[in-house]
Amino acid sequence: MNEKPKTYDFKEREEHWRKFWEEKDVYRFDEDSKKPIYSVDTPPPYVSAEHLHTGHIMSYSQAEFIVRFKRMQGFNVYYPMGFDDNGLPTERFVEQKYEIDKSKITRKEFVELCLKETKLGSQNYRDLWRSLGISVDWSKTYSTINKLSQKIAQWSFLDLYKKGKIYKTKMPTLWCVHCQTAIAQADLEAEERKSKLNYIEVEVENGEKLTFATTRPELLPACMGISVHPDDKRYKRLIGKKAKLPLIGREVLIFGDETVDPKFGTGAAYFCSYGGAEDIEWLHRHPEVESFHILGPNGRFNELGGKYAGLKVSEAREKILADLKTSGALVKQEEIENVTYVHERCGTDVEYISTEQWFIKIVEAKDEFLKRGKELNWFPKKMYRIYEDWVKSLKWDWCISRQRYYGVPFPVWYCADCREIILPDKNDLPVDPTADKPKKGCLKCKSSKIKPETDVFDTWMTSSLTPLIGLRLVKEDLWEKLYPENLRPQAFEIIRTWLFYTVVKSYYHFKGLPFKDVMISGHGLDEKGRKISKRLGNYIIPDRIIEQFGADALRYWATGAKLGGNMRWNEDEVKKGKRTVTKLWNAARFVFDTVGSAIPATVPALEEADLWLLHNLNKTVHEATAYFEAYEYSLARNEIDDFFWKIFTDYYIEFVKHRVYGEDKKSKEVAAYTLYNAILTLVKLYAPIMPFITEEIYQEFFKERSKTESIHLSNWPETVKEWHYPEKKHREFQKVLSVIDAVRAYKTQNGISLGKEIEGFTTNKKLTSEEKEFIQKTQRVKRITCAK
RNA sequence: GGGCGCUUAGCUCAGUUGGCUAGAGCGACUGGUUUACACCCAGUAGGUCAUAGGUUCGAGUCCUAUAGCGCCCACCA
Repeated sequence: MNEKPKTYDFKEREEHWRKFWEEKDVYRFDEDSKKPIYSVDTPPPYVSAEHLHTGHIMSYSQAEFIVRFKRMQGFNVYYPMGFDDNGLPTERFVEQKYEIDKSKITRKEFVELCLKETKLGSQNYRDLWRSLGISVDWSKTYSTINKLSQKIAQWSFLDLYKKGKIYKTKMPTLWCVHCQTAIAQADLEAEERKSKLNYIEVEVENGEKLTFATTRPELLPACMGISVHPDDKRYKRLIGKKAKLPLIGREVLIFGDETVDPKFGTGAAYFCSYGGAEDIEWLHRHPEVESFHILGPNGRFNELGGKYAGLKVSEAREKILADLKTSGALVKQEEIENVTYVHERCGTDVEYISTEQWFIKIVEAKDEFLKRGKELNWFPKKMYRIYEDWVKSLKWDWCISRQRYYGVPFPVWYCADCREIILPDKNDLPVDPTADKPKKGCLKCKSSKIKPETDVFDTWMTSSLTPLIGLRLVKEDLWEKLYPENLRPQAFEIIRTWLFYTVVKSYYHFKGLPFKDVMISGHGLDEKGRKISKRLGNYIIPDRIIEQFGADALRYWATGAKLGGNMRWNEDEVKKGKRTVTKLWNAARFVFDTVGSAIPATVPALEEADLWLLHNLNKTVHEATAYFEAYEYSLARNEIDDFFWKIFTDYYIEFVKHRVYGEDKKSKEVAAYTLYNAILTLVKLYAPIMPFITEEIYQEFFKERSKTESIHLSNWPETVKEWHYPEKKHREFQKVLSVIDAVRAYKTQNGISLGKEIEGFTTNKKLTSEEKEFIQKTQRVKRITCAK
């Protein structure tokens, strides 16, 4: 036997096992295996270096507990890793980091910076996942900007275009004036704000005055008309008449419109191009109104804004309100709470600007998406509600074009002469239309004058294809087996984006589901229960924690919240994890130092205490397995902890010490059998949660008797028939335990060390002579007496 | 405005189909060098399970209202 180290140096040992797993390729997906496959659609994290915090640790660990469990259950686990690096999040990150002035940098230079940051960022993640012990197959990685992802995203575009699910049109769309791009409904965030409701008076052609109320007075120059409810007695007679706008002087018509709520404000509303969705709808209902737009893509009023041209929205608001006040048209202002939509990436107020964009039809198929969503297995179940609410509230088709640089380009050219759309052959993908030329010119007019589409895809256009991208990393005959995938783990905030869009794609491309089970994790919160955010600066740096307590300890913390629940940061829980690591190590060492060479190969005749222990072990295995199956890793951990701390170490190890150090060879052998199996099973049960210490113990003590290279490739424990202990006997043993507790309490309360032998102890429980003997030996009491 | 969730010991949280004399860890206090472990062990104190009703032989657990907190959703300009 080689000499065993006295203490477990987690820093040195964890690094040792990281290297070991890499060298032995323990987590490699075996493409030739006959075992059943378990595939995971791993969330590709956004690459931006400052972002890593304990929230990420929590959600990735939680998914990984399940993955490791499945691997030990005998599945051929496919667990790739992606990095989401294209799109706005990265652009914003780069802009901020380098304080970029977009007018002073070329598109090419900018993209190069993005690529550089992307590389740095993904390396950061990689390092963190590695130190955490995330068991992905690192030979199966992708990034959402790489060639493969571009190819699949562009293929998706072509396929959906062919199927009539994609269209291009000019219409008012959600627009971010800061990022200067169109965005999608899913990119919106609602913000409740206090603002002012402004009452503005106009002059009607018959000489009457009419007052309407608005929160967006700055759009006055773009007012297209005023509406009142057609049955509103106060205003009925004004319908069809003209009103003169203050400051502007232009005349607009007064309409009857049932959507106007007579109870809000004055019961009269003005409609502009565009203050919001209701304005757009209003204009749809009134095609006779010739609309024009005063807001440019940069968020400033254009020349149609008259004297307000060149002003930003907020500046114009102030100016116009001041002018209205001076002119007397602003008759009243009142405080109001309303909801404003901002772009979730930058917090800028969203505007509606009429531009030409590409869309995927999603509104028309809401019912289908609801049905598909219901077919998924949601863990926890209630998360389906978020999906359902979202799909039901869909109002706009998915705008997939972004007027940005760093993204997957549209595989589209236009004929400069006849404006026909020219698409590449799918075998030529990926293409960059700004650099590549279509093989043939325009098929319609034969012109060879070509203009490229310069927009790039919304980042979700690519991310929604991760199940497809993932399977392309393995050989082709496995593709069918990997789709749909078994598991999609993800956070709840991106149900409306990542999850929903993936379902959309899968349905439109294949009429199927992209995965079977969905595992939704909650938020990581700071120790005060607040969301972790840049603004609060309340990040906990995972590297520091791993350095200080070890990866196992940090992972242990991640078991603390039930699936889907938010979890506070709590360093005490990490410490508890570390204590568990130490305790496991010591318990294992005890077993092997004392009985390591005395373990019988077959099941011996078990004594009462052994049966009691093994029976409890059976129960623990049974329950922990069921919990893991149900994605309830936290309840599984509770079960395992209880068994380990309370039953195994606090009682059983104390029970067998006299046997282990005693002369009775037979009895020692039976104890050895029990201890060996208990430790081996425990270590396996803990393996998904704490892969390092369990590997250490496995390699140190069990490797010789086992053929598998790593504990993580060994079999998940099962219950053992021979360990069954009738419930009645189990109850009798509880009686013995209660006497033991009484002895312990007696000693403690009298300041006597538990190790010191006492002369006698009297109990009112009835005990057999074997039971008495057991208590006497294990608790160091010379004589137990039963009171009448 | 609609929906969902939470409210259990000083703190962080378990409590699965109603049976608990309500649990754990941390913290507090007391005692202890048990031939694994002081990163430990034993013990003590501490809760009318947010509030008010109801169903039931029995409710932390089910129902109804109320309050506080959190989240998701929502075009009332």
